[in-house]
Amino acid sequence: MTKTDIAAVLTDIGVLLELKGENPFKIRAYQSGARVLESLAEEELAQRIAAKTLGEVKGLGEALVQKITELQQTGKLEFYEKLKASIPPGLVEMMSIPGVGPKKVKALHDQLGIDSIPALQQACLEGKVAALAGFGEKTQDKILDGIRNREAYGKRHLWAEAWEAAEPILAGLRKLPEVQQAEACGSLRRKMETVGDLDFLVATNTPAPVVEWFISHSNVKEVTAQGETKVSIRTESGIQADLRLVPPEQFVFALHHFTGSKDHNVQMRHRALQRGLSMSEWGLVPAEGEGTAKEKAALRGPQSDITTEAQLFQHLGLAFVPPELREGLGEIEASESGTLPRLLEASDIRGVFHNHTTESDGHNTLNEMTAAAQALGFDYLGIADHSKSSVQARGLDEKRLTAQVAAIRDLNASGKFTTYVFSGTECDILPDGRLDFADEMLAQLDYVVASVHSSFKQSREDMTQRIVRAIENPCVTMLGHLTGRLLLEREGYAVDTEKIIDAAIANHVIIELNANPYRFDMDWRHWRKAAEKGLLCSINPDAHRIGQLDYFQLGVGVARKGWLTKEHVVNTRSLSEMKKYLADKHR
DNA sequence: GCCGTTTTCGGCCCGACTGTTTTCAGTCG
Repeated sequence: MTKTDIAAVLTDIGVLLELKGENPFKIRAYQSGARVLESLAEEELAQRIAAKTLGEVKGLGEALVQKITELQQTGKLEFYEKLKASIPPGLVEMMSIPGVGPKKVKALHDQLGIDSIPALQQACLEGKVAALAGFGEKTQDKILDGIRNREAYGKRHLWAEAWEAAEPILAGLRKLPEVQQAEACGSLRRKMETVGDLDFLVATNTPAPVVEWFISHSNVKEVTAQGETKVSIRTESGIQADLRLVPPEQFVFALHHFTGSKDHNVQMRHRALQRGLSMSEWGLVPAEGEGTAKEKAALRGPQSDITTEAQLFQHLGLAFVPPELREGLGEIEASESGTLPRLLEASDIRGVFHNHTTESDGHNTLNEMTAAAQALGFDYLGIADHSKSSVQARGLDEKRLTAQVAAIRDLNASGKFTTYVFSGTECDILPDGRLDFADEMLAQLDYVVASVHSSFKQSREDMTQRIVRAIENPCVTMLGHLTGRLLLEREGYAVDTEKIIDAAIANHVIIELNANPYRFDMDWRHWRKAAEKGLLCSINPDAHRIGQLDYFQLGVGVARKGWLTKEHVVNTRSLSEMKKYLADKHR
């Protein structure tokens, strides 16, 4: 079993223990064990198990080490199998209903014998649920509503879609005279590839009119919670949005708190406690003594010495951690030791490869794409239309591609644009790993993006071998969308990412970070280690129309999440450096 | 179940809101 599989089992055990009504701290131990495991390298896990040093990892004690070892060596865990068998599978599913947690599920199961969502719906309709102690009419109605809208409410949203919904709300909040500062927090600010709900934060001394504006916003379908410091709504499109209102002097603490992630916050609070401080959205206050952090923050008055996130980190002996890195994956350690990377910026990008024109399935011509690239200030633009096997995308054959090479050469010679155009191809990797064009054809091009567009169902081994074979072809410059995933729509094909990364490094092949918001592929979670090993990244918009060239900005956000710096990304290089790189590579 | 310059027991991050209670448990983030 891989570490990801094992971590999934540990997480599942946590859920099942919750349903059993187990000690919450034991549950947390499984959850944090899963997280810790995910953060280990695959080889490190195997090495530590072999050397019996897994227990030295913080968060993994005797019991977890035993269970992880059993899973890694046998692929099974008796404890887990027994636990699973003792709990009806429908109970876990019931927890996906908003407002229904482990305690309510347990009560419903123990007292009414309910073990599935349909049974729960039936019991609600018969009024049996409202009659239970601790339940009532409102709870029953909320459960029914939650079941009816389960799909829409449980859905995550692409980052780009979430931003589209958030942007006008944020702009509206910032225009209100009562609002001193406003920010969108949460996974949106951390640039996660998908976003569950929107978290807005405002600094204000007069919350009432701000709340009024927020709940009367034209897109609001219903108000799901309303208090003095927090309001929740659901928009017409089904996105949930929370608004938090805090006094201006607490804005920075709340900003950090609601940006998260949860893991990052847990580590930060732990660090604060080591320094005798209690940290919350209300402030940073001495941990000892009576009263909550909120009360102490109020007693102490405005904490004017901390007004920015940088100062907040500094107060805990840390350098500022950019929001994209706050995932609890080692950013605090790096911040403490002064080894945080200087992250890539959108302004570092000098040009983009992997773009399509009307020759294949793009919507704009070569001229239009080049004009748009010039308008964006790019020094160069790479054209990479599909190859002949991608019939559905009107892929180019040798004749049309040769004509395109000539057209691009003429365009560059014409002096019509200051943006230089590189001619390339997005060449299909055939099922056996050969490329769609012969080497003689590929040698006519400035560069080659190799991508998989067919036979997605191959085994992990076959797919890995197929891609490695393509990488070993000296004509290949970079690998396109590594897994072929479409976020929230289609899982990527099975592939051994670490092997692909190693092969790419060994053969001096770049891996693209496809910046299409449905792809963001290769996933940000792989980039940090891959780049440390020497992998070069290219941020590619995969633009099929001029407006999509702008996707490179989304790609920069993802690259930042992957700890990438300017040096790790090939298309931060100048035109002359880029020409030299391609010439050297394909000499 | 994990952890320890509070070290082998007794803690474990913290707060808001809702609904059902009448002082709080459950859920959520």
